[in-house]
Amino acid sequence: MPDDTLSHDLTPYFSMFVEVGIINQIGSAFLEARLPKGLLVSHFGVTSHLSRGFDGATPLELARAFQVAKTTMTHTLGGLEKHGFVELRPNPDDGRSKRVWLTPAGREFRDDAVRQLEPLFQKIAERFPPDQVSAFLPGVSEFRAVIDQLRDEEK
Amino acid sequence: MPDDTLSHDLTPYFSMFVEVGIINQIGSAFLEARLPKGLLVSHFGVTSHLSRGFDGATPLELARAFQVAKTTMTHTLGGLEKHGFVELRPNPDDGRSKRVWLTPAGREFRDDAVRQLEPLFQKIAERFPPDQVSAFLPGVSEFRAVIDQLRDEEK
DNA sequence: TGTTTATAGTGCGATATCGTACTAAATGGA
DNA sequence: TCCATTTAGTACGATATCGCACTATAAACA
Repeated sequence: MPDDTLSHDLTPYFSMFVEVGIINQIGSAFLEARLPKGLLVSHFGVTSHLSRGFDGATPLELARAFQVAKTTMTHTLGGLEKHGFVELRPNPDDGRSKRVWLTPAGREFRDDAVRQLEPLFQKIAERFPPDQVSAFLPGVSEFRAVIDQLRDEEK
Repeated sequence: MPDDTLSHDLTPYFSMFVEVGIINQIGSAFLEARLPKGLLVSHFGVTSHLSRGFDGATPLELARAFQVAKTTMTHTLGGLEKHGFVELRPNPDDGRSKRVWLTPAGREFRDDAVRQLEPLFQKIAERFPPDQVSAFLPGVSEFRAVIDQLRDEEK
């Protein structure tokens, strides 16, 4: 009997998803409390993603990156546009599509938010140093990559 | 200069929260796709929590456990009650409060959902074995505990 | 004991997110 | 080239979540 037909103890997956759910809630609350009124984690997430080498991404690419419905991304981008943080221009490669570009104001919004978080992260660092996070981060990333792949396969 | 005044590289925290956000989205989608129509991750989360030794918790305790607003928990419990999955009874120890009790139907809903997830988790196990999750899970839990504590201290 | 303050739960309005359905453009095949 | 199918984005309605305000009860305390 080959290894991969052995039954596994699946409880670690349950525990992992539970922990992740709580960390996500806490992290979102931390961030949102430090954003200007009316701006949300989703807005920060998009500007941050664009600023990290994905400027000019399409709305659909952004929706996939964050694993949200494309209608949700339309809504989020609308908010960012209203604040002047992104510009949507036609996609020259595809008439159905658009490309999202970060404005200077958008970059500033993102950088400000990062700065606002730093004191909190310093506090975390006193109790849970960053290299301890670095120790398990590759594993967590790999896990994310695997389930990301599986999700795509589920169509 | 003592260690804890040294400046740290905080990027692992950012990366961690980003990964956690995506894992949470994917995990929620996985679960929700396997729940009966009209029932959500929040409903599963509460029944699962109750069944794991917290039966009789108060709504506020549940809101804190999941880090959601107490009005959100009121809403979630309303849905569970409508489906007959929980019962809310007065809290004999506190006239302002209630206690939430899982019904047999609620326990079955939870167990069914777990069963529906098993094939998927087996698939994950083929590509990312559970003991690899177990390897970093304690670190992740500890991280969660630390930020949980910090959140409480933020008032 | 009476009064002030804090806490548990809910009603309500605002909005973020999602699923469905639609339009327009691209793609693939006859 | 024409038509069927797929894909990108959006409009719309449903609902999950949140913040604020309110009521009832408990706790603190003069």
